[in-house]
Amino acid sequence: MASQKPRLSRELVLSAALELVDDEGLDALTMRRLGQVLERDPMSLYRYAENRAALLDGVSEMVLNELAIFPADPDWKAQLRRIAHDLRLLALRHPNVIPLLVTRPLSTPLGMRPLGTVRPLEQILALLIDAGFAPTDALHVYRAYYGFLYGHILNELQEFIVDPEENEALLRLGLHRLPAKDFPRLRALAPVLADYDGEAELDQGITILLSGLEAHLNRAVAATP
Amino acid sequence: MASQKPRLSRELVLSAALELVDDEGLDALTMRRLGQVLERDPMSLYRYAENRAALLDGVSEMVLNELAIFPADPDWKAQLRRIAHDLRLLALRHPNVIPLLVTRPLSTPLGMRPLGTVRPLEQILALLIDAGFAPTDALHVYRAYYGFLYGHILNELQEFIVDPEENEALLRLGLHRLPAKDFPRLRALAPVLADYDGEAELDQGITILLSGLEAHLNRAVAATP
DNA sequence: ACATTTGCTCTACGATGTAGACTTTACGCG
DNA sequence: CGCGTAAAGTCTACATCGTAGAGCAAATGT
Repeated sequence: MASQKPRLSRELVLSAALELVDDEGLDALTMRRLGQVLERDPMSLYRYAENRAALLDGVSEMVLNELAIFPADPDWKAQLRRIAHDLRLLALRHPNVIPLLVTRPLSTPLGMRPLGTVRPLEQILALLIDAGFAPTDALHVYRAYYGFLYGHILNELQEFIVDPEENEALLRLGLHRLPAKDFPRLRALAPVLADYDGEAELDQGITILLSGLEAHLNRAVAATP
Repeated sequence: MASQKPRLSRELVLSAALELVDDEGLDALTMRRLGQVLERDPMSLYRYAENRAALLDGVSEMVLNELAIFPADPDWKAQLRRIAHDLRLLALRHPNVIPLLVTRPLSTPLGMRPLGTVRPLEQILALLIDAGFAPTDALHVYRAYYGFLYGHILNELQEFIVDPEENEALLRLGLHRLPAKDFPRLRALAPVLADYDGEAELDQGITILLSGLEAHLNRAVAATP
């Protein structure tokens, strides 16, 4: 017990919160529990986050900050591909935070979100606009890209919730509970479901998406000589 | 006050719950509040849902049941397109339920989800397999399709959270709060952000996706004569 | 050395989910 | 009809949660 209460700070609070969420899930993040982890009175936390909701926002912001984006990269396709893989890894590293990432924007207007969660949007717009997309098109491209990415991540995370101890596919996914009569195809696909390769699937999807987008770009450039 | 306490039932409870969520958001759905709406003691609800989590599951199941799927339709592309638009409308009708739809599967193994929420998966697999896709490919197609769909819905819902009274784009989205220095492109795109046409965007995306998938199908069929 | 800001704690309150024992109502069968 | 059993609904109670408000302690500026 060397630590003699080393003065709190926003970063300290948030990273303790993140650790708690990573280790024990979202529900474990209560003011009291977090206070206990930091060996402080729960009330002290309110210096660093207005309320619990703000704390959650802080956690998602902190996680999103792990994502590096280089808007100046001239090779926008490579950059988008790399970001996609990075975001995927980030999701696998912090699966319990994903619900926050996906859910909180639904109840917060763009302009009121923590800046850190809006920055990726701005940076990707910059990347695309610098690459030659008209601003409006850049926005459409961003939407297609992020939509696909988030969709993929949600898909993939749904398959890693059960402990990997169990390696019978039917059991691991709990598929044996489904009435065989009503869900024949699903049950038949158990083995395929079980060895889902998220990375490969993401990469293929990105390839298709990027080639589609590039075609779009070339068409646009050709139209405005 | 004609209603003389007409005997509870699961459907009654769930639809009251759904109404509450639609009208006042997820947080308004507490056992006590729901009991009050139904003019019953909160404890009576436990006859029809094991706990609050199960009640949430029931609500998402009920919402997903509004989605009609015809797995026997020979025109699988038309069917997938229609489902996509239907799901979008469903999301706009029940925006407060979407967090549930997206989030709960992340903490529930496939086989333990309410049957109603797994059925769409089974039915779309049926649709695709009957259309000629190999089961494994059907699964991949499903993932691409649903991933895209959910991604789009999340994207679109993020832009309807503010009251449509306000029609200055900068204000409506709260963009004026973003430092102009750090978010130039985003702010410049305010008007474009403001008149986002979700239906058109979805339809274009679906078109692209479907043509890609069809190409895939033709290739596969050609390979196995 | 003192005043003032800042960090932190204590106490308290209302709201929530739900366990367990109870009462009331509905229903089948003689 | 009546009566016993099961189902539906209620009551009370408790642990836990977020957070308001008043106060105490430590750091900081002058």
